[in-house]
Amino acid sequence: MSTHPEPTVPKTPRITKQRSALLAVLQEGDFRSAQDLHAELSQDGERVGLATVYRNLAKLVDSGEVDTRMRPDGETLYRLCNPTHHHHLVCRNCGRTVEIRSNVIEQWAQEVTKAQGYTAQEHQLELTGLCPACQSAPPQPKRD
Amino acid sequence: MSTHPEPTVPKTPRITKQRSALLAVLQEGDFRSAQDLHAELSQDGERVGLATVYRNLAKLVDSGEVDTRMRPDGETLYRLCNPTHHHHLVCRNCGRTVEIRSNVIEQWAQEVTKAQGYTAQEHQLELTGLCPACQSAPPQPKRD
DNA sequence: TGGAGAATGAGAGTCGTTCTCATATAGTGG
DNA sequence: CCACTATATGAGAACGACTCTCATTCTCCA
Repeated sequence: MSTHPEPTVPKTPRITKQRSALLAVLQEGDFRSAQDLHAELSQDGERVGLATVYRNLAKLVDSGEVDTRMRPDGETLYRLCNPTHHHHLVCRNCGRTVEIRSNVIEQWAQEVTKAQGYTAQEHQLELTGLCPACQSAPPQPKRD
Repeated sequence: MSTHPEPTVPKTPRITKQRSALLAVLQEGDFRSAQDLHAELSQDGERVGLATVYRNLAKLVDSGEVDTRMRPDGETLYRLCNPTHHHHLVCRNCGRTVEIRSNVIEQWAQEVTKAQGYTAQEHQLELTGLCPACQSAPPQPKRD
């Protein structure tokens, strides 16, 4: 919308109660939606507007402190950036998640990208399947 | 919502002009949003409601005839199921896309999944980077 | 302590997607 | 070939996630 050379990050970022509260909730570690985070803040007695949650999350994502992932229904999930890059193996029935780390992928991604002349490579990979527990259970018609 | 034993797929699926038109447009092969598909249909002189496009896409996805992918902004893209599984390397500046095929990934995914006891493995991988043309150009546009 | 400008909150607005329901239509039995 | 019934459709309302606006509050620094 704006054609201004307006910097996304202001000159002097400020520490506010709201941002601290949001970061505190984020510390818990799971991937959660902005709406969920907002709900948790309210539950904790913190009065933080939804817009503020979104704004701060956007800034945190922008500065690389927070990671995002997307649910099949389009809702965005946020989580504090894990120090070590990894991927997820998610059970499509119950949602149970296993973290996957492999430099096989990292190297492969780097090579392939380079081979095409692309730089600044990033990638997002998600594995889905049925976890051991759900293989015997009936395939529930679920959301996600 | 309904507590009826109502099947998602009705007893007798019917072939309608609208569905045929949608399938025809889908034949073109690219990943496109429902809105785009609807626009193309209108442009072709086909009078198909937006809701109908969504409904038919949902059915096609359900029956496995159509594949989906998601843009960072949450919009869903649809495409006829490709016979050959592959991934994409997308320029995050101009959107230029290269198809990537590699059994390195396929095998790795299979192994990792199996090692965790998961079955029915699927995965989604997207590589992003800056294409050769955009590496010298200013990182202008956003919004994907 | 005072001031400048960043941050916030409440609510309106945007946009993709789904739902509702009256109407049109495909496919079947007569 | 026609009537009938369940399915499909269209238009618009509704919905949910997310963003924007703008008046007000608050942080930080001198």
